[in-house]
Amino acid sequence: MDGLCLEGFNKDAKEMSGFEVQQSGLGRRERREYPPSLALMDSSDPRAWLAPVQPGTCAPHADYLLHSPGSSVEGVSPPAGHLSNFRKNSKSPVKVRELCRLKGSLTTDDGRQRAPSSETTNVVQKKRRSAANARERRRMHGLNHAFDELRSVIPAFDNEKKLSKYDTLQMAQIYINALSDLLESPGAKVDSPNRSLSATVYEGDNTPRGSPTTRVFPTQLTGMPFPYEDASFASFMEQNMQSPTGTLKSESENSKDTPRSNRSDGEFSPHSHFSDSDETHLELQSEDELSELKLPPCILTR
DNA sequence: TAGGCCATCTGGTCCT
DNA sequence: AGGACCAGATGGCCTA
Repeated sequence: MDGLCLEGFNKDAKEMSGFEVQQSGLGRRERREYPPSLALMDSSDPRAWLAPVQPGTCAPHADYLLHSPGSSVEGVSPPAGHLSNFRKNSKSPVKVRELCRLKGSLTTDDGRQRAPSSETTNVVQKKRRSAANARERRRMHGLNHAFDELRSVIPAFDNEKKLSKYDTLQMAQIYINALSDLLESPGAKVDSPNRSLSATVYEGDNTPRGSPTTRVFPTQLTGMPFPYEDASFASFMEQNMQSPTGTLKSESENSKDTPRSNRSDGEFSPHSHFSDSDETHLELQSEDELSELKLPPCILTR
């Protein structure tokens, strides 16, 4: 019995770490695998762009998932130092053995059905709940891991402070827009479809003047190339990130702008019944508003 | 101390 | 039936 359950458990852990299936909604219903070189070109469905996580990409995380509370093998703690948000005071860690007992609780040792009493029904319900909690915990850990990976590929500031989830999504959106504009801009060329980006830029401002130079600058923190002067993307983001949390833009700076919600989830915003993307669209709909944002030309052309 | 952010629990819904 | 996904509730931690 334990063997069976552990097998299921290990399968879950592998799925979460991306070793066998893609960690996405697509992976659940339709499992496709692409060679890494084709991962971004195989389908018009963006979900299909998700390449399988390379084995070893984040061993500590896979390790963490294997040892996370609720899915942990008895007596094993998560790796020290990884995932700082790991709760040391996790309320109700569910042991693998408990999950196994849960599955087997309505069958006798020889596999026959056992008539459930009200007491065993309660116990079973509790254990089902515990199992569901453990699954939910693992799911959220997977989601957080995805956020960590996203944080690692977008340019960050020098702040030691980790970007919030909301800020991470906003940064990613801006960064993607900037990169796609670079790709569309005249003279832009792509060295490799997946990894590095190179574009023709001009000295000083963005006005064509003299001979164009092709340069790729590593960003300060992430190693992700960005074809602007070293810190200019970070400063551009810093200037233009409309972070209502103030983590990327100070409160005083925010106060100069139109009043916004001080909540990162957008609640109480004038357009709170719209999705974030709808709100963004509404906020940026006029050219006047766009020009007020001091965006570089590549963004303003959108 | 209030507010922001987060992890976790929980019940509901949908899908396989 | 079981699992994934979602959103609301709750409580802890951290910072201004």
